[in-house]
Amino acid sequence: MIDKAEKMLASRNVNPTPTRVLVLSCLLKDARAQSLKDLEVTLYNSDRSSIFRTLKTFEEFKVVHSIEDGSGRVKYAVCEEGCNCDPEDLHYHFYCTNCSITYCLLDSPIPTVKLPANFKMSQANMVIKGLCDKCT
Amino acid sequence: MIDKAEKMLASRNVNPTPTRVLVLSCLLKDARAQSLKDLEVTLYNSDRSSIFRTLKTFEEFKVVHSIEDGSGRVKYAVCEEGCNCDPEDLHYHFYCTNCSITYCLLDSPIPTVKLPANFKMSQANMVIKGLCDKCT
DNA sequence: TAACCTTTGCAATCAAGTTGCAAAGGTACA
DNA sequence: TGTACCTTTGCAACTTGATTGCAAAGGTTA
Ligand SMILES: [Mn+2]
Ligand SMILES: [Mn+2]
Ligand SMILES: [Zn+2]
Ligand SMILES: [Zn+2]
Repeated sequence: MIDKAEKMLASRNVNPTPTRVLVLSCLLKDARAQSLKDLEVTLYNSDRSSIFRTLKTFEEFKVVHSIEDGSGRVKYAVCEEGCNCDPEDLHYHFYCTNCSITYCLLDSPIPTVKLPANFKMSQANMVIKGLCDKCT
Repeated sequence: MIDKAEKMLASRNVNPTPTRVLVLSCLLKDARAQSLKDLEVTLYNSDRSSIFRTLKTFEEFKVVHSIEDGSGRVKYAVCEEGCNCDPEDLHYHFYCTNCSITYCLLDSPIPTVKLPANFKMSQANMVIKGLCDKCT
């Protein structure tokens, strides 16, 4: 995972500092989207603000995308190869109201929604809520 | 608006106290979704916590629905007649990243998304972001 | 009037996110 | 090797939206 993380950072032109490699490895390790708090717990040797700034950097360089799932904690998930976070790269997310896990539904790209005249879409945050397979 | 508010509260079995009628009138008056802070400013004679609890009550009784638009402030908009906030009653929302206004796209019901096996949907929060007509 | 339930105002608290600042690391070059 | 310079990190403080405990105010009923 360390290896994959380093390669990914290189391909996105992000300086691969130890903290960054750790955070990205952590995100790569688990399929689920993780919050700042989640990462803080796992990477207890790193400071919250460092992880926070790392995530901001990752977002800026399209290493990860963020999901506002309504839990009160923004979650982060690794972007797919070639993702540019443009509308055509986006997908739905699923938030389990029981276990609070947020999943990327990579097989469900978001559709084109008809907007009122002169409205321009540039991003989206699509979250479906309910119970996941483990909680049904 | 006061009249409409009172009728709506009656139809949803919510005790029409002065504060509640005021809050609902305020929400009915403007098409845009409003945050607790927005309402606090308009209804400067009412206390924040009273407005807050009013909104919670409204949500519980399907008088309003809430939208997490990623602005850090939950917005509230009046439910349509007959709305039960079930998946088939939901619609997309549009958040303008320039003026921070959130619009209900009432003409855009949300589609059925294919979920992984044994995932059950019960709610959704779908937000499209970009520039509204005034900000384009 | 007394008992009782609901609603409201006020102050305090919580939690997530964010920032200023100085120390630590690294690199380039005289 | 020493110094200037830029980046990254840790720590502590702060900001802000949301939420809650509690007592006072309103209303209803017996
Ligand atoms: Mn995702
Ligand atoms: Mn709406
Ligand atoms: Zn679950
Ligand atoms: Zn706008």
